[in-house]
Amino acid sequence: MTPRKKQSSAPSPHAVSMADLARELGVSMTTVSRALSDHHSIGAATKQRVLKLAKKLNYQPNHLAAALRKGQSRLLGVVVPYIEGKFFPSVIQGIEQAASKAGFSVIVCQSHEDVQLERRNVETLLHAQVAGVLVSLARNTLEFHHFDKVRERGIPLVFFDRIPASEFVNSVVLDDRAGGFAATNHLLEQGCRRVAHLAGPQHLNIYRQRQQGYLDALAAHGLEPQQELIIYSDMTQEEGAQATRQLLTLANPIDGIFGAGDSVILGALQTLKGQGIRVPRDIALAGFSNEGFTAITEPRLTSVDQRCEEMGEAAVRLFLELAAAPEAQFQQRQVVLQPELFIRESSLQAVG
Amino acid sequence: MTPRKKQSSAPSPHAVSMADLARELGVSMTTVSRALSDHHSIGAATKQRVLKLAKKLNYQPNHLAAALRKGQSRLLGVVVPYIEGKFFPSVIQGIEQAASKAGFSVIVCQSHEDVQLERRNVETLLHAQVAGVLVSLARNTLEFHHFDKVRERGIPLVFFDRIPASEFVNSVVLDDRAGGFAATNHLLEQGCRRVAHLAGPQHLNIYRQRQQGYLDALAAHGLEPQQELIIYSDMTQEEGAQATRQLLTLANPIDGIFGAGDSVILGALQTLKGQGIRVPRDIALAGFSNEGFTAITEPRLTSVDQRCEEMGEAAVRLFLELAAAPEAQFQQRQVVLQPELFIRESSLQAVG
DNA sequence: TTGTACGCGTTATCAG
DNA sequence: CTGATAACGCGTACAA
Repeated sequence: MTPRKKQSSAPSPHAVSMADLARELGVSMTTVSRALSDHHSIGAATKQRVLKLAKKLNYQPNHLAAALRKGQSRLLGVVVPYIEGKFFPSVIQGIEQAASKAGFSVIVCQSHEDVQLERRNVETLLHAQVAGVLVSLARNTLEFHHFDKVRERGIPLVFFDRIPASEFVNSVVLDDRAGGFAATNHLLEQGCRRVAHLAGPQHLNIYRQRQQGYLDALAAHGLEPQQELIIYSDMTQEEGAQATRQLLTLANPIDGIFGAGDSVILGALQTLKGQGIRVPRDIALAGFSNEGFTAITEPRLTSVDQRCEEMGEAAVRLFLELAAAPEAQFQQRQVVLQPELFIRESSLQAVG
Repeated sequence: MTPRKKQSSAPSPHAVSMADLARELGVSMTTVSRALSDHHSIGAATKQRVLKLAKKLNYQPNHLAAALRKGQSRLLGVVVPYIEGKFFPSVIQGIEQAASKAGFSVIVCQSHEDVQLERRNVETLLHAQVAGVLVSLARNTLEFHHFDKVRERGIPLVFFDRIPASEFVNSVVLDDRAGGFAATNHLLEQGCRRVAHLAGPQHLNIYRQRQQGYLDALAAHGLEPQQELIIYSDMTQEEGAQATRQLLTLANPIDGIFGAGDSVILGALQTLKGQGIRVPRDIALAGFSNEGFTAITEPRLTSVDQRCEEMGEAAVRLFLELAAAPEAQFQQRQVVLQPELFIRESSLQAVG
């Protein structure tokens, strides 16, 4: 009815702005802004007055407005394939902590292993005006044009774990090759002579590297790699079971399996037990990811830990560096973390 | 060097705004705005021209500015205790899908079971100017003043799963009591006569309800509840093991255990197997949450499924209703979902 | 149907 | 050290 009528002292129901503080104190908005952002040229007394009133009126800064003005928000966008299991939640945990320390909030989107959704996620994040984008690729992402927009806008872009194949990007990865080596080497040191490998999709860097580590270990022990011992799949539990059945038909029997994931090894374990084959005595097992369930199975599963939290932290650190030096983002910068092998009963040959 | 010099036609490197489109087309910003938001009073021809140029110049709407203008963003804030395990990821999945359908993006924050962090999360979300807040409480949240600010700002607030004890709030919950009943009743029907209960912290609604369901089932079978059969803990695997050891010392032996969570039952299972007690023949087991690992253990664990995705969807629906009718948010509105019992070997008495 | 002008809450620039 | 003023990009009464 009387839209223009100035409410004298009753604060507007939603939100109290810098203007309100300024009016109340009889100073300018500039002064208020400076007091709140701890600018150097501000009287100590004035500053205190402002801060006090701000607390009293429960002033909440409108970050949207600040972001609009500065063309930069304090939001960090993260795109991951999924958040089930142990790996991604833990990485996100690392991201959140490091981001929070630097004053950033985190938005998480899931691509559900679908490029289409990944594309939309990137759009969403750009719409939200994020200050940076952290991505782990969907399984079927083979083309990367949807990330061009991010770069074009000058927004720092960091890939982690699953990174583009042959692109000039900034990234944080685990030394998957070293992990594959450690696991396979361990099996060989336990006395295995014919170790099979349940490999993942080879267009993903991580699975290529894990296989490479497997091959390295064989070579280090003077063994020839054999076609029939390497089985490719999407590494589900089901596929692990199937692959294992296939391996059991070989004339020359195997005595160890290194899987590029834990689920695939879980499938293997269940199949072996179902057939009365003893683990690790007959066939020893080692997986990758150190999932929670590796400590539940019987026997418990040996697995490679991926330093999840560290990866998240490293990704944020890299983002912060890129944000500080905008022109640096066209460089290729790669952080490599060292994995750690967790040895459990599935791979330990009884002593004596 | 020449900061004020107007670049004639070269678009500014970052972002192309409505003003750019308007200038290029020789129309006003209003027209552009209307064309883009599909306003009714806009010439079809003009609209096409605008849309075409927008696509050509790769115009990206600045949602921040829109949000600032309208005092409302299209962001939905979610606070959960953690994202490990199955439950919360699945709920979030449900939230994301429903939110996306309604044109909202989702920010997820973890409280890590810490009220302090939960408080900060709420602040963060308010700073991000979210349009709504969806919360599942931290384990040690006993006071709820940090949510007052949300209400004061007129932002829809929906609790799910772990909700405040005696507060007038809008919420989505599972019928935990029915779940507790179903699981316990099933054990009793399988022939158990002395069923113990591994209970959770009673200040959390969900665990109170599950215990209530346990008691209901006992009563339905004409059994008296007994103090010594109910053991309270935080329901970790470790505590499940410990509680089980304690139960095994009872003079009058038990023949079944219903746990308010799956981890606690996992601990029980391992302890029982370690002591050579057969499951389910000697003692039958049933848990709650239908975690992934319930299908891995030997025997596999009977458990109550929580309809995670549905819960997420329901929470978003409730949010949308509140957003549509702002005055309704002080009502108490509760959506209750029905659980489903997944029966596996841990509770099945061999026939004959 | 289209255009003008203002304000959302903040910060940067410049002048005092 | 402080204040006035102009943006940031968008939506919307109001006028044409």
